[in-house]
Amino acid sequence: MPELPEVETIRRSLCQRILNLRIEDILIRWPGAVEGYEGKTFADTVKGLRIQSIERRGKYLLFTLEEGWSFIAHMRMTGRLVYHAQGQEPEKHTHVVLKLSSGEVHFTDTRKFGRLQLVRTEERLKQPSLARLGPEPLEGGFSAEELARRLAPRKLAIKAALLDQNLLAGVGNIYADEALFRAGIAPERCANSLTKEETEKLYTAICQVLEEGIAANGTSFRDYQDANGEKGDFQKELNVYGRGGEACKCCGHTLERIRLAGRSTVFCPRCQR
DNA sequence: ATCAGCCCCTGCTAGC
DNA sequence: TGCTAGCAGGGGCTGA
Repeated sequence: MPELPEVETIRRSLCQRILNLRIEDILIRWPGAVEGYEGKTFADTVKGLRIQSIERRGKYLLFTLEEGWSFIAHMRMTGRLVYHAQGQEPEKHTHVVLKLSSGEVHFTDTRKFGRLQLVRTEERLKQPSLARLGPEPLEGGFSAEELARRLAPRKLAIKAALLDQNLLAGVGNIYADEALFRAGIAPERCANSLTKEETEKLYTAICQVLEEGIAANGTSFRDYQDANGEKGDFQKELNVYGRGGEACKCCGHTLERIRLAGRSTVFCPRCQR
């Protein structure tokens, strides 16, 4: 389940491999994986174009191609973009193969939620999903004050608020649980009930877990791997995610697992208030 | 405007 | 052993 740190790790590993390479051919093995244009038009359009840059916005990857074209890629839960040497046999769930002037990139997604969208570069930020996105937590526009301002009108649970990509871009289930644990805030707390001090703690915790996640090349809980097929290391640092029923690393109390906003949520009822 | 709940998918696991 | 039901989850959509 790639969140901001995993998508950033994929971006960096892809940049090392495929920047400035030319797309010589594209093989669409499952048409549902591509959006924007019908399969043949999609393929004909991108054939021959160089990949000029790869940027990230929230959990989206933005590939800038030549001649004003772009890919918008989202991994959703089980999506992977992996670089291989030329002629690598696609896996069962490899839906798109980008054959490049050197090597190839396989877009593989077991649960078929991920998408590769072809858009005009000048249109890409106007796509509803991207246009609505909240601020990047690790960039200048975000601060404890901005977080407080955005939480103020919201009555939903703070955990649900953190998962809302329009409030804040890039945080998913793993890093939301971890940030709330570090901030000592119970996930069911109403978003607008946080004190100034708690909001500051939460802001710091969000930045910390994301930065540490990036430094560890992401969290490999089940499917995640980067463009080189490497797994991340942040799962070793997890305090709560996936640890329901186990002992809190801080106080020893049994970690509680509940369902919140349709997501499994783990927290320490003693450390988080 | 806000928010809960459903839906998309497949693989894994628990239970019979 | 072999089956099925339930669960996992990001984000778009719907309806309240």
